[in-house]
Amino acid sequence: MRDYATLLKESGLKATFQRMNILESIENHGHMSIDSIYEEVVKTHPSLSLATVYKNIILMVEKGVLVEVPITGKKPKYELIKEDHIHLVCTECGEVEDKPHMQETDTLLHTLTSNEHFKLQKQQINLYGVCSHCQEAVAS
Amino acid sequence: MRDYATLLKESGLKATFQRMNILESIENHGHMSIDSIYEEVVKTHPSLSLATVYKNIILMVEKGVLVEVPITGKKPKYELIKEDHIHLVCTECGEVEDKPHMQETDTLLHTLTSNEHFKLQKQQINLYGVCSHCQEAVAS
DNA sequence: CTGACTGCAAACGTTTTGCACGGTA
DNA sequence: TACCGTGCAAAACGTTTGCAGTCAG
Repeated sequence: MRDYATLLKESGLKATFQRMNILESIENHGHMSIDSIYEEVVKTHPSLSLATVYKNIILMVEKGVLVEVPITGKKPKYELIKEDHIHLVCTECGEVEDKPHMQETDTLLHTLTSNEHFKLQKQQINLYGVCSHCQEAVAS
Repeated sequence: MRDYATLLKESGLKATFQRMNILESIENHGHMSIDSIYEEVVKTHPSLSLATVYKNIILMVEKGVLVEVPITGKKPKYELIKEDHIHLVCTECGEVEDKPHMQETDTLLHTLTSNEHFKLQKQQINLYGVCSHCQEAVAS
């Protein structure tokens, strides 16, 4: 568990319990939708308002603390900002797993975009399929 | 322009004017949101209902005629199904450009996922940045 | 102490639904 | 002709907003 209070203050945000709980919930689960963040945090903080979750997610994305992960046909999930990586999205259970980004791919993408005179800012690679866990579940 | 009527019938859908206009509009623009499809098609087909666009987009995605392209912080766009490719998404003008998918990247992604025992079904690579057109506009 | 933040409730825009009518095959 | 598809209007849903009260710094 990281020092969320410092992280927030460095981003110009007050370290409220709501925000720290939201960050902790996201870090524990890796990737979460707004609904599931609310459901999780409200358990330990029953007065929490869904509007507060919305406001804070938007704010923390703006401040660069969180990153939105759009997912085909579903509501977006949110994760803590970290190094570039690949998302393995399971179409069965909906779980998202991170994989380290490969140097070769990174180089290729930079080459491709510079050939296009495209000023690359952010890369987003989502691979959809069935995770090993769900494959086993189907086999049984 | 392709033969949309055949495409639709092969997918088990009736070839209505609404559907063919929607497909034509998407093919002409490459990538479109539901709103812009409606705005475009309603010009030549004033009785068109927005609900019809929604119903048909959902249906055609299910049938594999269209593909949803989720975009960070925006409403999704839709494109005709085609070979795997990369999306260059301009953060200034919102335009999405297709780039052919590179063989090397493709191989790397397959290797990566098979190492994970992840059954890869669909890949989605979105690169966000500023397109050459918008860079020129800023420079002036 | 003061501005930033929260929770509530209302407002808003988008998407979905049910149904009667119309068009395709 | 039969059934699928459309258009309309209403309903449902997710998200945003304004405001009064509260809290972190």
